[in-house]
Amino acid sequence: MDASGSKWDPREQKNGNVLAPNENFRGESENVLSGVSSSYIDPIKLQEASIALWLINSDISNPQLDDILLFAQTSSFDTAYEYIFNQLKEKKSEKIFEEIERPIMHIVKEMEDRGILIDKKYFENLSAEYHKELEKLTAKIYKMAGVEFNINSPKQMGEVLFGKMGMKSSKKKSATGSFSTKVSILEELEEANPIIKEILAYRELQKLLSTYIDVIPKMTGLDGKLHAKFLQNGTTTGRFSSQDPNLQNLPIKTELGKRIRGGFIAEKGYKLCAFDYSQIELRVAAILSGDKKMTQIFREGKDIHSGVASFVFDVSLDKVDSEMRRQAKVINFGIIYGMGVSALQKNLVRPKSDSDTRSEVVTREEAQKFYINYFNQFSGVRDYLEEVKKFALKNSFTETLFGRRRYFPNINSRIPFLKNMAERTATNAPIQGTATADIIKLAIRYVEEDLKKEKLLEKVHLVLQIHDELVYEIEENVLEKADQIIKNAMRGVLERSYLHYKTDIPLEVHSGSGDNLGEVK
DNA sequence: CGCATACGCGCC
DNA sequence: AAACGGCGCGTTTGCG
Repeated sequence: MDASGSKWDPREQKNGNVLAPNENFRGESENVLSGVSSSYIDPIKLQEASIALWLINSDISNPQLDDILLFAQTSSFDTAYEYIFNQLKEKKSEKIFEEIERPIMHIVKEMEDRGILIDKKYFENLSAEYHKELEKLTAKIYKMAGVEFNINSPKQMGEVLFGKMGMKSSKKKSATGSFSTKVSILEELEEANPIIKEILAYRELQKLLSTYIDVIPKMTGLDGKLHAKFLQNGTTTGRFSSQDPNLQNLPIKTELGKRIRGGFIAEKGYKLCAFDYSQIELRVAAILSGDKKMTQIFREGKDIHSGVASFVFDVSLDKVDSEMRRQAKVINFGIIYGMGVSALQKNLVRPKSDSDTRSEVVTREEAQKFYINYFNQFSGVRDYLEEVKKFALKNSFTETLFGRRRYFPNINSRIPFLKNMAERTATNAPIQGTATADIIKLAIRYVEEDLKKEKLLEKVHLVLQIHDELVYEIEENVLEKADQIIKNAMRGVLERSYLHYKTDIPLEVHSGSGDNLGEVK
């Protein structure tokens, strides 16, 4: 057994003082609010009130005591508690609380308390290696630019590239009078000047070092483990958020970034095991919309992007090439995000030629045609999105499959930008919320229930939650058994839930394990 | 000096 | 000018 029972809890809040469920804490010792009675507040009840308030108004993420009292217009926590739970009932959100949020509160706490083991030596070595490379790149960039400047300053970078070196940007200056130097802009200039390649390499290393490699090892507790916070009420859609540090954005796309994951290791005798829902948002879009073709693709176990491409481009599945699949993928994601034609056009790129790695954008007409064709093929999706928008315009909120609400006060605004934004977020909320809030949170609940039945709670521990993915630390000798239990629980969420929801679209789950996070996928 | 903002970028 | 949803966090910059 470890000594974590008595370990110091380094967690703290940004806004206000969190009343972490801490045995030693007594509410009377400090209180920032004047005139507030100083009696003891049960940390669990406080957390319940925080979650309940957020369910009532998800724009108030992770509310603290002062937010709770302000909302209830009282100085008494007990009064506020009662008021908030009455409101919860009035807003028809008590089911979400009782069935989804309340049952996982203790699991989230255990996940934070357990933390995840860090290989500090690994991070040290990685740091040395990347800093060395960063130094080389710095010297190279200074030499090629003919001037020393702060490469970390976008402003100075813009002046050097587009001023001194006379490069031409496809974009005009921003409102603040500076050129954008983001990656997508720099990539257009990659062959115009060899310095761009070095700058891009510099950017990547600088990001990895300053956000992860040089920071994470310093954040470990006395137990040598990292205790990031996972806020189950941290987002407007119902998702978790993670902070101090954010463990939901660990690099995975590039090789240099992915290596960071090697520093997150399993305890002795354990493996780290990742379980992720495959394409869960698109499956949910198919479920919610009931679209015939999209349902068919999933029911037949086909790749969704290829399947969509075969309908949109009107070719058989085996005639779908990688380019068609790529374009279908763009629009599939666009659907989830409420994308319009112009956004689609911006994202629909294709290679200029086989020998040329650059890409060019499609014309607006092409994007428009593609857009219309997509919605003609998947008319169920089109009609569903239209229905959600109509509902939001009428009621000023939307609901997930399980009834989780999000409100849109700007949905009837006369300011086009605000109205359009509200419409996009309104169509996205039920999909994102059902998939990566309701379903994954129910999965957390049911996995634990099943592990308990099998007396495995001491051998299997949730350590990370990354939206459509759960990472458990599992004792090696029960790996196979736990793997099956967890997968089955995750797959069966919809039927098992209080909705007893039946669908012929399977919720696929993939898993992988290893001695560190780099090995689990 | 601390703080807010702009910009940029990591993930799902 | 404006760009598709949801996050957290780094550095720079300008301000009080």
